[in-house]
Amino acid sequence: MESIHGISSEQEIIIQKARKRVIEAIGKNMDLYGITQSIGHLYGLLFFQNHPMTLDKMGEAMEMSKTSMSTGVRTLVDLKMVNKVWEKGSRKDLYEVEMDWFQTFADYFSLKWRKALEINLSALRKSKNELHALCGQSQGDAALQAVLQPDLDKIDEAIRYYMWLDRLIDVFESGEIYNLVPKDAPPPGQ
Amino acid sequence: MESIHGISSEQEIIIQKARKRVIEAIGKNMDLYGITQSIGHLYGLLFFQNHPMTLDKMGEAMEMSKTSMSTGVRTLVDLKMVNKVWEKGSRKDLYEVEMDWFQTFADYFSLKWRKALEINLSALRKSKNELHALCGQSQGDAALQAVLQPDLDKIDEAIRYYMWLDRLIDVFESGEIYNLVPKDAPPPGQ
DNA sequence: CGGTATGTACAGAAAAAACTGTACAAAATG
DNA sequence: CATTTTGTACAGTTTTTTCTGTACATACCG
Repeated sequence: MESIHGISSEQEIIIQKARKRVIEAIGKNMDLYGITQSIGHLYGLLFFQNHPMTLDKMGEAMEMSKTSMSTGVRTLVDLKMVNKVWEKGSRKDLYEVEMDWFQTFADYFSLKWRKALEINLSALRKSKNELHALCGQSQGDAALQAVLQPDLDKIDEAIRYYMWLDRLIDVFESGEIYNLVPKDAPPPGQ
Repeated sequence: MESIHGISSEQEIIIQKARKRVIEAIGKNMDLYGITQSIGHLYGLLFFQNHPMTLDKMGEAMEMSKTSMSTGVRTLVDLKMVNKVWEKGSRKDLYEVEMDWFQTFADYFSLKWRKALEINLSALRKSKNELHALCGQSQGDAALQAVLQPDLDKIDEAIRYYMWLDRLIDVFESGEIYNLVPKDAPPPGQ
C-alpha cells in the first residue's frame, strides 16, 4: 500500500481503509478473469497507485517475493490489464493498470471465448464431416441412421451456437457493443 | 462412453472417435466456465448420451469414483448446465445436459458477472461515500484534496463501468441480446 | 572493461485442490 | 418394520498449483 505524505495520520487511515476495501473486493472477484486471488490483489494495489510501480515496491507492499511479483505482473500484462511503462532515468521496469475497464473486459472475454470457439468449432466440424460421410454411405441401414441422427443434430445445434458466439465476439471486439448497450445510460424520460 | 448396439464395430469405432474428439475439445475449454477438466469431460460425455444417465454409469464411463461423479454432477447442476430428471421405475437419480447452449452461456455469465458486480459496486460506493465525506470536511486542505481527487475519479469511473455491466447483464438475462445479436445470421444480401 | 543493478529460470517447499474409499443417512421396497 | 439401495459427508491421499530463495543472464554505468 502506498504511503501518503502531507496529510494527518487520521485522514490517512480513512483513505487506506477505503482503498483496502475496494482492493479486497477486486481481489476476491478476479477468479472471473481466471487469475488467482493474490494476483487480483496485486491488480487492486496497482489500481490506486498514482505512479507506475516497480517490482520491488510491489513486493514490499504485498509482502511477497519479487519472483511472485514478476510472474504475477506478467500474467496481468498478458491479459492487457496492466501496461509496462518506460520512464527516463529509471532503470527498473514500471507498471501501471490499464484504466479502461470496458476495454479490459472486452479484450479478456473476446480472447477467451475465441480460443474456446476455435478449438470446439474445429472439432465439431471435423466430427460432423466424418459422421456425415458415414451417414451417406449407408442410407439403408436404419439402425445406424438411428444412432447417427441424434449426434448430427446435436452437433449442428452446437455449431449454430458457436456461429452466434462468433458474431457476439465481433460485437465486443469492434466496440459495436457500446452502440447496442451504451456506456452511459440514456436519460430515464424517453 | 455409451456403447452402441445394432451396428458393426467398424462403424461404432468411427462414431466413438467422432464423439471423443468433441468431448475432449469441450473438456479442454471448460475452464471458461470455471470448472475442472474432469468435470468438463463429464459434461461432454453427457452431451452425447441419448438417455439420462445415472451416477454409476458415469463412473463406469469416466473410470472414476462415484463420489467424484456425485460432486461433479452437482457442480454442473448448480451451473444449470445439467438437469436432474425423474423417470418412473428408476430409483436412481438421472441427469442430462441442458441442450440450450445459448441459455447455458447467458445463465453462467449473468450469474458470475452479477456476483462480482454486487460485491465490487458495494465496496466502491461505501468507499466513495467515506472519501467524499472526508473531502467535504476539509475543503481548504490542498494536500489532502490532491490525494483524494485521483481516488475519487478512479472510483467514479469504476462505478460507471459497473453500471454499464449491470445493463449488459440485463440484456443477457432478458434475452434481449438475441435481438441485438440474432441467433441466426441474417442473410448476406441486405 | 569490471562492477553493479535488475528481472527471471529453476528447483524445492508450502498450500490448495482434486480424487478416492469408507461409513452412514435417507428413501424405497417388500 | 427390517432390508436393500442410493447418494453424499468426511478423512486421508494424491496431484496440482502457488510461492520462495538462489543462481544466473542481461543490461547499465563509470
